[in-house]
Amino acid sequence: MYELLKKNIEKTIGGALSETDSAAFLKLISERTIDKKVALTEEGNICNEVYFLLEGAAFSFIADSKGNKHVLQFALESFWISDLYSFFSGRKAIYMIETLEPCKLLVLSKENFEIACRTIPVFNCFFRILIQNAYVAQQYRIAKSNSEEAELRYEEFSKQYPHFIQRIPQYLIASYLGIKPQSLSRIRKNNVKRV
Amino acid sequence: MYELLKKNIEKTIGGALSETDSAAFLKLISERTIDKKVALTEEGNICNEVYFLLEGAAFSFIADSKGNKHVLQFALESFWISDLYSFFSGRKAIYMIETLEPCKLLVLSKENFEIACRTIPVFNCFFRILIQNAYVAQQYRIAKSNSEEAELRYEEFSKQYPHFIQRIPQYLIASYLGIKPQSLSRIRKNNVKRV
DNA sequence: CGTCTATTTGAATGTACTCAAAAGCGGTGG
DNA sequence: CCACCGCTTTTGAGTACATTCAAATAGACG
Repeated sequence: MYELLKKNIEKTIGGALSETDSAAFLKLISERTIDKKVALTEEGNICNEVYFLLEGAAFSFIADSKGNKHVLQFALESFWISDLYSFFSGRKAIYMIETLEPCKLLVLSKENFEIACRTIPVFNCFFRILIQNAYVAQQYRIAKSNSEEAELRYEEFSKQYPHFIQRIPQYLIASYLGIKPQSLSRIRKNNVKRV
Repeated sequence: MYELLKKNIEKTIGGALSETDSAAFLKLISERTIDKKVALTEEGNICNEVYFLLEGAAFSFIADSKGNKHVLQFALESFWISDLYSFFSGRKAIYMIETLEPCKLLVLSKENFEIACRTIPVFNCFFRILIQNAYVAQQYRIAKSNSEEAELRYEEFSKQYPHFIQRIPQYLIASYLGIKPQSLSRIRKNNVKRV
């Protein structure tokens, strides 16, 4: 079993993962190695995989009517990432996922996801909690983006995800925060002065 | 069985609900009638109930450091509403829920939620889909709020939720959209002119 | 009717945006 | 190894949208 994955699961379910369950799940996932700047999913296709990052960095985004990209999620080692809209609904993907660095990742197909949920009770539980947490985190993000100014949002972001700041280009962080790269640059400039 | 609830469940799971399951679930929920402008949950308490609205209207919000309220969700008949952060994590509520009209609602306690998930498979499935959908909708909201201007967001909102426009005070809709009531008033004024 | 709350309107301000250009940085090929 | 190219970040100036502060109007409710 992948140590990183095991830790992630045990942390999420708040308990130990048995050897049996571990082995059963292992049969359902596969490993994949990908270059940087490669699209894991394409807009318009159906996304029927979820990914767990063992190494590297990736992000998901949506393109608006004017062709601008808007970042939804970043992922580093030990993060799950997918277009859950497409994955769950079976409809065409509206989000895209792209690698930022060369990645080693685990792939769980929708088919195997459903097998896991059905045949390994602890995984049914695991995925429910995973999405519950994601939901809650997202709600918090909405609340913040409606209440705080960009500067505060950036400060919070950099406190909460210091690793992101170091490995992810600034223009993508700006997009995640809902501002333009120029604006983020100015915010950073002001912060440095003040410190 | 409550007709509204039955429809909601069947629509969500995409199939019929058996009499047995229906009856089993019915035992786990209770009905409650509440006046308007009453808090269903209080910040700081633990929220261990989810609500299904049979009648009336309610909304959830979070208060920021300056005491401003920021709306997260509206609910009318046939909507589920709760502070899922607190409900799932068991930690103190950071959101509050308040009624806008006199409400008749169904209450599912956390205890009974877990019983339902454990003993009625279809409800395990139902709640998973419910939160999946909520997650996906939220993600879309984030993408929109980062990409579109307030005017467009309001237009989309009023198309998607025409009932909300009619029954929910404007200052709360403004808050949901992440703008001030004055700004929404001006946006509406411009729209009228243009039509 | 009077009070309280919500909405509208005006004027001044501020934050983030656009457009434009320069500087910085990394990778590639000569 | 350095020159060049493309991409990212920074900086400047002017603009646009939403905010703040303030006050007037409109609605709801007892």
